[in-house]
Amino acid sequence: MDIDGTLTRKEAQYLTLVYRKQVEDCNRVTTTTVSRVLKVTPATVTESFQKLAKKNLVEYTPYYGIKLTERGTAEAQKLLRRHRLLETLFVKTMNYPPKKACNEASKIDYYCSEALANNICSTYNHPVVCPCKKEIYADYDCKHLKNDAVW
Amino acid sequence: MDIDGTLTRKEAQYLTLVYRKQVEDCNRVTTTTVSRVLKVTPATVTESFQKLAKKNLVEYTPYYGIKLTERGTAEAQKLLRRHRLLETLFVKTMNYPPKKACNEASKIDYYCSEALANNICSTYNHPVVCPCKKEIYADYDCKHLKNDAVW
DNA sequence: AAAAATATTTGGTTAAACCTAAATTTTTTC
DNA sequence: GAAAAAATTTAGGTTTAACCAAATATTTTT
Repeated sequence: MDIDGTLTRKEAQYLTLVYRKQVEDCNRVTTTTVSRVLKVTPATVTESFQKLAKKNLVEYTPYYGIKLTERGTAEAQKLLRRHRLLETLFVKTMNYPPKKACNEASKIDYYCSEALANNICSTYNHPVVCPCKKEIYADYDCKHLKNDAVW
Repeated sequence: MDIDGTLTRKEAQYLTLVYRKQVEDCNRVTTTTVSRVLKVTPATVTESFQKLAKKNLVEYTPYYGIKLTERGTAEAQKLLRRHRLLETLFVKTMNYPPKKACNEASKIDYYCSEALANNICSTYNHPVVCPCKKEIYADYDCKHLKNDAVW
């Protein structure tokens, strides 16, 4: 309905999965691949791709494939940034092993606000990688502007 | 359907609201009160009370009122414990003001695991109150047993 | 080019969370 | 204590998300 509306949790999950496979792992993203990872039928994946396309996050050509748009890429990076900053928080404050930190982060990353992510980021001096060494995408506002999210 | 099934996010919200009004504030909980706080119609509140009753979390007598069961009380305390431990984490690590910490915690508390709550609890030496001085309900396992959630 | 594999479309289901309007029960007021 | 007002519940919806199976369409392999 709303062309550029916000993402649901599942849509966010599909989007970041596509991003990681496509951009970080340089693999082709097929309907079947995604359906196996998320344990849903291929039909469900197709439906999800269509929804992401309607929101201008991917370009979707039936039978051919899916490609992230600029907005889709930015959105995925934002989501992964939040995830990886949460991992960082858990490791730094409570000595979580990276894998456990990742599991915990996965449960809440979608619900975590940008402001919280930025505050974690500032607190730990804008880390460039998460505990498992994956990139934490820089956020201009967080790095360069005064962080007044807290006060 | 499932009599003792898990809570949805909204159900958790209704339950903790009832708990706070009834147990912490010693107020009578009416359909209208809840409907005003959550900005839904009274009919929706009734429906929610019925669902909580089906899951044995409250005793619900139509037109008369609602009363938390032992299970309902325990469940509400668990949820509030998680919320307040998250608040604690944000204040201790990032110097959040309590009110902001509360807002952030509200977004994620339902999705946060028991294990994470326990780890925060252990890390900060089992605090008995949250930053806004509300009770953090004790958890026997967390306080007395060796905490092996991390390793 | 036929068969096999992959992907999409069609036409559903289920569950959560809400609503309005009508009916019921309780409470208030005269 | 009966009538009116207020509160609550019931009945009968809607919407949206997320899934599915079966049929159809397309692409790839043999």
